Amino acid sequence: MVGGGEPTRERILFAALKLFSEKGFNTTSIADILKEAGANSGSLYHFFPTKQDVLLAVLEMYRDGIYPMLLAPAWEGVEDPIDRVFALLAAYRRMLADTDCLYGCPIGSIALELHEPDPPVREMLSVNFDGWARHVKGCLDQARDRLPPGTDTKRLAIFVLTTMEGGVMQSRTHRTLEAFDASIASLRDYFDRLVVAAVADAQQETGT
Amino acid sequence: MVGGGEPTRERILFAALKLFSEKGFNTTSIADILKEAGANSGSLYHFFPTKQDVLLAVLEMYRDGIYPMLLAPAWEGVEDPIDRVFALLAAYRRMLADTDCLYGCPIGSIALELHEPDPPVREMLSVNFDGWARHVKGCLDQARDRLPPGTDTKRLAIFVLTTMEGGVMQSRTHRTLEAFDASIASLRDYFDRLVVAAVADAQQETGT
DNA sequence: CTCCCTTGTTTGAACGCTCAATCAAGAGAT
DNA sequence: ATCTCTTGATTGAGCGTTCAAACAAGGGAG
Repeated sequence: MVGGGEPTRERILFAALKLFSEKGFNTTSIADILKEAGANSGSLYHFFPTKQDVLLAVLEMYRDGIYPMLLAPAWEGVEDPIDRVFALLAAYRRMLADTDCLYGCPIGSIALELHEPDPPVREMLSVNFDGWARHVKGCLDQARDRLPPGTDTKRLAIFVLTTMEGGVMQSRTHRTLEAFDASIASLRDYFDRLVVAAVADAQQETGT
Repeated sequence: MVGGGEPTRERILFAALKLFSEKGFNTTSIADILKEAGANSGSLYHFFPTKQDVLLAVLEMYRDGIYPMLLAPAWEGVEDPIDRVFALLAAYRRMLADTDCLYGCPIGSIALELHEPDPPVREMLSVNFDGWARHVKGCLDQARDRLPPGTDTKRLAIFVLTTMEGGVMQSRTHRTLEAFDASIASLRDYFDRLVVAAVADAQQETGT
């Protein structure tokens, strides 16, 4: 049960967010949400026309929460932009570790669960992925002078997201952090090589 | 049952494999499978005690089919072990492209759909991931002399799988190949840098 | 202060439908 | 005659959704 002080609509949304993350969308029944939120079906359908609209509202909430609830805490005390990228990945690692590799990224889970062409939901998932990648791209742009000249920071940001999602997927399946750690370590190695190459290029430009 | 078309059990398995890949496990009903396979519910339950056992059998079939149905065709005419890694990724790209980014890797889809602690199924998914990564590791081990000394090929193989799964996930969500291509391009760049570094190390060892 | 009417919210039983799973009966081959 | 496999109607639970009824709070009017 979620706290009873909050208005019903919010209680339902938080309950749904929690359950969708834990059990997925299809396997979470309306009854599950109602029990978790301490509400009745009529209340839910007073605020949301269908179950899908609950999902949409949850995704909106998640989109708006990326910065304040995820990035801000992960980046507290971390100034270096490249370190920030890996601090973000470390935050996901912590989530995995704290839940015995049960849940990693809710967006990823829901993304692969939706197979039907469900335009509004897919759109919302796209927006969530894009927001995440855009924040990472922001870091990379700040570190542009430490990356090889002409580095495609958008492409690299997508690659970071790819590494996170792929690593989470495998770690959840194996119920071990090994795959996630292996992926992040490889990504770190890649970044180290990019930074070294950038330095080498700079030296060459000014004449060794 | 001696001659004639495929036996019922196989028809059911192929139908289930197809539908699980297209629509996912939870959203595929027994009735869907029966219609696709042209069978009756009694027949299905004659061979498989529960729906979950159908899934397990499908995953077994998939595990056994990785080499003959995926790797062998992808590697035909490709001898270089590193090229083979990217030929495999190109095969997935083709699958995505041919289906308008609708389905990529069935294992990944099912892996994120299963949230409950479902030991036998998770075990089978683990085995599938491991088999895939082991084949990639085989390639990398063959190319060991072209990679930096001390390269952890298992870790790198996991990273390749991570890149594939993460890229597929995003491309399916955006219904665009961009994220997949961006991920593979980044991985390619990483490999190029590894190979260059290996050459540099070798030169240094023999004294430039 | 009291009465009525309105507006927004909550209640929980009920509905129609789909689902996974069952079962008794029968077909076909050996 | 036996064993394997098939048929398809049937079961009962659970699903998303609906609905009429109740409730709480407020604002004018008397």
